[in-house]
Amino acid sequence: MRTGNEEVCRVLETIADLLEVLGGDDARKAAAYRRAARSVRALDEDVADLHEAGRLTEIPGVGGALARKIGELVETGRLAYHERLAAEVPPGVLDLLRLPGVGPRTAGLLWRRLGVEDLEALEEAARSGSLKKLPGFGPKKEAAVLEGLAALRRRSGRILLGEARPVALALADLVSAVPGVTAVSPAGGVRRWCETVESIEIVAGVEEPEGPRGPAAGSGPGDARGPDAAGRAGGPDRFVAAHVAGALRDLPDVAEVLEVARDRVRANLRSGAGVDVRLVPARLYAGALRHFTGSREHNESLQKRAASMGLELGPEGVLEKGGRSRPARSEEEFYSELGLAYIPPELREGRGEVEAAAEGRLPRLVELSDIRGDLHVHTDWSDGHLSLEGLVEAARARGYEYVVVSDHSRSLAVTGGLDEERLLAQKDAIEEVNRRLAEEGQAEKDGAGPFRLLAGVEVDILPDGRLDLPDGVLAEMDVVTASVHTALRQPGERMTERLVGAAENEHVDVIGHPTGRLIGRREPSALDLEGLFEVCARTGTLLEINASPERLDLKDTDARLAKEMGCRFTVSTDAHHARALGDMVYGVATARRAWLEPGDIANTRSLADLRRLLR
DNA sequence: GCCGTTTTCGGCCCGACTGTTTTCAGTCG
Repeated sequence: MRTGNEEVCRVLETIADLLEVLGGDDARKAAAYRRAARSVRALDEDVADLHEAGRLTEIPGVGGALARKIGELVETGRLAYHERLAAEVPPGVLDLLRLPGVGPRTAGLLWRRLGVEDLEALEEAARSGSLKKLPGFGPKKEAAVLEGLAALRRRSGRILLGEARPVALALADLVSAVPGVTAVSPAGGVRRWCETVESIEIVAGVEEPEGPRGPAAGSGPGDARGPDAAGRAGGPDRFVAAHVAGALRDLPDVAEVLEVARDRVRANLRSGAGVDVRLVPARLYAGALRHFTGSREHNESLQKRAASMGLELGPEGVLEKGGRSRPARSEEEFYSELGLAYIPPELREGRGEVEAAAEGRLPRLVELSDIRGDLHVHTDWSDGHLSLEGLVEAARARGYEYVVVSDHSRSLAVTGGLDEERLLAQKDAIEEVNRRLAEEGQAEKDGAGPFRLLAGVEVDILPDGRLDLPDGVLAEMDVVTASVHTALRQPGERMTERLVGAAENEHVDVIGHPTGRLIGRREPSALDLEGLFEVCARTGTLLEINASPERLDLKDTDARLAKEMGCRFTVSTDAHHARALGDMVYGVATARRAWLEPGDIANTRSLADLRRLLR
């Protein structure tokens, strides 16, 4: 299997970390590795294809030496230089970097001066007081380390949806190729689009065995019966396998598929997450998929509902009456038998959806196809990798009618943020692109409506609450998103004032990634969210649901509360390269989990309607 | 380690915050 772009990025970044942990070397060398990793991540082409074509050095930040190393990685799946460096540092030292406030230099210091080789040793050092004696350390850092360790423990074992979902889909693909498999789907948290999941679950339906041979029953935990016992105990009504690996091994052609699946999981998941593949007789597929999709709370609600109707929910997820099972042919049929409207997976959390389905007041959830444009995208005018023209091409390929160019403002110097002058120059450039698009459109007389770039900006909300650009300039822009990027740890009162102040500014249309969280890595800012929602509902300022799977900010439950308080939303990707425009699915899923309908979301509107709303 | 040229080496997207210092190093965005 060829080494993918993401794997190359990870190795380059690890090398950068190792170089800095080891110290001594020029820090700029590490920076060069990081820069190359960023470039590779922004690529739309396969790095392996570029290598074959001898075009690796066309990647910004990749010269001769890095091209050779990437080539070695792509061809052999390993990199000797990486392995040499890794051998010099205990593997647990890199884990220290997962703590906020601990960078590679600190990790190196902890290791060399205190002999700290992993997170446990660091905790020991903090508790024993030896940490404080290190130069540059004091009581506050000691407390921060302990808090960081506690936070890490709280979320250990969970994987980001953005990481889990692609792997789940690839696994489902593999399983679907197994002879006899009639249907496959991810289940569990992945199917509900939970922001993080504990494990990846796949449910597959298999043609039922003829006679005593064929797919054997499973023997994993949860189903200790052997094949014969299963046959006698319940025959076709029982799971082929409640725990999957066992049954998979027994099916013809499956061992090989499983091996590939394991490889794929190993290559793509940073943490050792559990993967469950569940094979069930084809006729029980719908019931099993339903059973393994809903949260415990959702399934308990269904159980109660069934009981109130004199029905029982059997262990296979089918309804039973008087011991007679009635397997549903589809999930729709299952819910219908309970007198319920079909409940989409994203709502199956036990948050009132069963009651709503019974009363016919489930929302008409927003869908990806409702989205007509992306309102938050970066270009190479600041820290994005897309040119204006490249953005147009990528957005049209997704069927969008418009996209808002919203680069950073000047105070975010690291991103090359735009000052007043450059922002207005960019606006001219955007108008030029639009003029050309209009001419082309007329020349081609194509049926598709005209595509438009809109001129926007992601203006920074400064630590003192002021905006990073004067009102006069903001008034010139089509869409103004205001976001916090610095001093995210101010006290809640101060943070709330900053955001409320921005929401009250008449030129601000959207509050970008309102809480500033990075899932699993950075806690949301201390913030009076309800206070902010009140102001947004009153002023009509839109709240962003940032679709990046690392943010999903606002998150589902917060967005649902905001909707109840009368707020409207945008769902946007914050993309910095073309591929990230595809993150829209995660934003839409989060909006669905928040019970949002198309009317709640500004970028489901036509351009004319959007302009009316913003005015 | 890259890049651009000054064609063979010197500069490399910047600035603020934090906790620790009393002049700064590291982290972060």
